[in-house]
Amino acid sequence: MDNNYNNYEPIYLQIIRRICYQIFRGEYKPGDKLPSWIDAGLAFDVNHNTIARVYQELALLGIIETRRGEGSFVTDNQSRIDELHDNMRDDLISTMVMEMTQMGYSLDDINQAFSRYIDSVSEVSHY
Amino acid sequence: MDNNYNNYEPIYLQIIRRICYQIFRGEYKPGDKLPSWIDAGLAFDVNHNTIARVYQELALLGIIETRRGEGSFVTDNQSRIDELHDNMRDDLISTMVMEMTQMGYSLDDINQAFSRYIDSVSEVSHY
Amino acid sequence: MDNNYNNYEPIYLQIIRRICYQIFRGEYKPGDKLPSWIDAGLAFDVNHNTIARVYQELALLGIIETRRGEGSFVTDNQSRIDELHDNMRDDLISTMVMEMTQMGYSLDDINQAFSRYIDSVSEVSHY
Amino acid sequence: MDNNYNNYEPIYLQIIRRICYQIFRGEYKPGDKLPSWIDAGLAFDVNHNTIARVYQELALLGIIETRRGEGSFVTDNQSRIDELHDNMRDDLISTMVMEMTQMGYSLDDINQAFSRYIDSVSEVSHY
DNA sequence: GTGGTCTAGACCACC
DNA sequence: GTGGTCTAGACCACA
Repeated sequence: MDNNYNNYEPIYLQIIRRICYQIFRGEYKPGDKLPSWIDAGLAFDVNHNTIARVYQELALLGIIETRRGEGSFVTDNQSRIDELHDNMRDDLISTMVMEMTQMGYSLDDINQAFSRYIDSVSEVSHY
Repeated sequence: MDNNYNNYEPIYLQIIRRICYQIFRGEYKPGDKLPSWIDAGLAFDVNHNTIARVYQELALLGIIETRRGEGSFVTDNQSRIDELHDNMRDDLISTMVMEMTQMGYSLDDINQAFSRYIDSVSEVSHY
Repeated sequence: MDNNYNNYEPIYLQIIRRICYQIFRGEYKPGDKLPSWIDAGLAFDVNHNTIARVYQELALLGIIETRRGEGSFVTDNQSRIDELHDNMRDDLISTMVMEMTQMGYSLDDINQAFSRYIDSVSEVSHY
Repeated sequence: MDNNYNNYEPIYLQIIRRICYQIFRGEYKPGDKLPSWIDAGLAFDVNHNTIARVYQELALLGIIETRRGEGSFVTDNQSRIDELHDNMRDDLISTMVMEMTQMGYSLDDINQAFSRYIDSVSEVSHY
């Protein structure tokens, strides 16, 4: 696992996002048990208390459930996962568009810049 | 001016971005004098020391110049402004795409989601 | 049976209360045999060791008796049951009043709020 | 300040309630600055990190606002305070009634027991 | 000086 | 062995 953390954002938020993404990508499926605090701490190279906070917030988001003495588990509620997935996606897009609008770009400008970027990335991935 | 600051990002960074955007949008033109620390502090509803830090970082970015005893001025170097403008735009797009990729979306998915969003926003703005 | 447990209180305490209430309500009568650890574990959807602890504490309260090799039985001592019943009732009331007092409510306030609540519930139950 | 903590409930929850009650009682008024982590830690006789958690949850409840580098303040939103006050009061009452119902008491029984309790307390306070 | 994060380590309750 | 709380102390970013 790649444990390079961005300095401008608290580590626990970065870990939260990573775990969400793992769930979104299906690496953890509904009902799966997550690693214990200790194990996750080792895997993410942080103190177990940091994991405690991460799991607490993930439980608050409703994407995991935590059962005393048993462990933490991905929620069985697939629709909650999908909802979060969609929300995060939409947030990313709308935030980007909003920022670019405030920068002075028109929707057309944004569209073009985005298409150019997608094209350039697609090309690369063809090799 | 809307002075609601996001809690998860240092205020000074948020102000830096706002001022950059004002310059990008042409509200401040090359050579224009920026408000004093005091005035900007009032306008942004923050301590003037925070503005001091903001101006310092903006100077470091090369988008403003601070002259002792005179004040702070938008750089005359339009190409530097354009360069920053482009960098910020590209960062926004590439960050968004990278995040969505990690969420498990393919380039196609991203493209579609983006198009849908642009369409929905365009519609609204027609009324 | 409704097996949703409150996260802020140990499950075994919640089960203890439920079983006490069943006895108070007469669903289990003095002398009745309680389900085995295994069966109760299935019914309450918890590990049978948790039931073991529950029965142990209930025995300590004197509301059940556990006889090795035979099982657990509701006490024959009806007055002990009544005593517990009264104690729990009084605890509930006095705790509530104490908390509300600390919130700044006078006895009159509490009385009114309580009456309003009882009235609103009574109305509903008439339909 | 009385710093006897109940063993059956996490200290931070007990402190949360105490501070809420102080606000409800008007000891802290809207806009008032709360003590710093350090000072509150000394006052409540706990580590400052425990206070950090307390303030975080109070902020989440919307009853206080926390400003980086400045401090924590009681919300200006009096209606939010009132709302919480009412909710907590109603929760106390409805929980009590619900529990007593599950114990097998009728609404009438509850009403009588409550009246008796109020009467006994009122008498005492007359001396 | 304030809030915010993180660590290291301890102890406990629960399962 | 797991989650949950708490401590003590450190460092940083912010105002």
